[in-house]
Amino acid sequence: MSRTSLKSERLEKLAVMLAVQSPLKLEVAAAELGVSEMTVRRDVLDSGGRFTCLGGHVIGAQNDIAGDYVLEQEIDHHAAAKAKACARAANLVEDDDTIFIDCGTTTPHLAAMIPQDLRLTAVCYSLNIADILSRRQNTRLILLGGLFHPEAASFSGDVALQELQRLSINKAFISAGGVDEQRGVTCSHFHEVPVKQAAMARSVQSHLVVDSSKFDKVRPAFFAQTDAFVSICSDRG
Amino acid sequence: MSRTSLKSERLEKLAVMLAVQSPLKLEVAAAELGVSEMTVRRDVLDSGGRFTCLGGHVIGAQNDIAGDYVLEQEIDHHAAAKAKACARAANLVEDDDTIFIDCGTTTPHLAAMIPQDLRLTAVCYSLNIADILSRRQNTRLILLGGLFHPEAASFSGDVALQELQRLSINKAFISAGGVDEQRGVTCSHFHEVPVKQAAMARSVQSHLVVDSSKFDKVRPAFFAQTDAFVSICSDRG
DNA sequence: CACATAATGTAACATAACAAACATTATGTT
DNA sequence: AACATAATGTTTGTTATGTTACATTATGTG
Repeated sequence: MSRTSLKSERLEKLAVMLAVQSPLKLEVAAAELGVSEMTVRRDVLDSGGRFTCLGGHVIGAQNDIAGDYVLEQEIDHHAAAKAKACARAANLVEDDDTIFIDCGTTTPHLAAMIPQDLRLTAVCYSLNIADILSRRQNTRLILLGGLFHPEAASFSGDVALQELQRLSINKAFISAGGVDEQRGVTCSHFHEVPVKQAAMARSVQSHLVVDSSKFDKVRPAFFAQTDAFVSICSDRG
Repeated sequence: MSRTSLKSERLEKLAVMLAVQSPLKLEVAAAELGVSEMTVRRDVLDSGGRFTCLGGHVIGAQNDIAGDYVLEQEIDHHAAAKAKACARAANLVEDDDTIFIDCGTTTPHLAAMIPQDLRLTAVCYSLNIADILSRRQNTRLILLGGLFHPEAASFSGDVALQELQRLSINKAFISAGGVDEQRGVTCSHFHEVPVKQAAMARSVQSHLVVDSSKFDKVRPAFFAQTDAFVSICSDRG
């Protein structure tokens, strides 16, 4: 149907406009798209959660709107543990630190929790972390680029590793999918291994940031022994 | 003052709560923080743009590349022209192309307009473009990393240039702040110059993507002559 | 201890957002 | 061409947001 394509075309345009300016006035969006405000509202309603209308503005989807209730609670439950672990990690960050933040679903909490007034240099290699850090006022952000891996929203490449060699890091905050006393610390994506190892090698201190559900789990990609970390930041002591 | 520290303490809590759930109901935030809604509003107002109140909710700061109002209107006004220019540019993209997309406020339109079914390799060096491209199914994304520049949401660094040397690009889509017959093609940020030039050098074709408001304008950073481009994609022919 | 000042709470009002119902226009089909 | 259906526009009224002003409480100071 050509109508449907018109609608999705408008949603694309909306995405573009929001990338430039968000929140975006409903009135402005309507004028820009050449339709009425009501139509924009209906488009947003039919966007499957990509966008939201709030206070006469359109904003990009946020982290609450995830579909059904069961999963939502599950997510929230893990999120609480992750947030707790990250709160401890965030306490370790000091003024004028150079920090490395790993990718994954845990570390975004950390990136968001670091006090805004701290003056930092922050190194990362994933899109969502970079997004959070880029909004900080007093932070110099360095993103290790390369080939994008959608599974973890992270990048990989040997130039990124080269760049790491030239950086000196105070504290590296590393996440993991599995932590086991004998089998060591593991994750799910092999391309992350060289980056994690290089970051740890370049860092004075390495801190493991994991919620307790990861304990006694083993993932395919091994990258460090547990004693390589100065501390383990978790929801439990 | 202990009062001020209480306020910033609440702002930190807000940040944590928003990391878990956003948008967050003003009513919920007030209850959670043990203060009135009015106080939460005032906190948000005094957060220096970290947070925003919208429709009775608190949301985290969003992208607003164009800080002040004057510029904001400028962007909105030109958005249609930019979209038109980008529509023409998007037509040039073919299956299995390797494309380079420049940073700025114009090129996000292009990134969003490229048909989703095209199989591509896309190279970019700015956060907002990467964000848009990362959502494509059939596209291999390469982000040139480095030091982040908030003004243009772009990255710079010599490793990024090294990475570019190893890539062969079909079509480079370059944007500019000024296009002048005699003075050539110019932009506002000097750190973008080496990247633009390297991308053009590595590309079979270079296309200039600008709306007509840029014609006969001159910006401080020169990076190419007009004849370096195969075509100029603009809202006017 | 009283005073000044800052922070927070409360109430009320103007305004604009949201949703429903209906009117209108476009699209597709026989 | 006429019909059915989908998409969009317009209007309206209820609602609740956001603001203003003022009251109240806390904090710091001489």
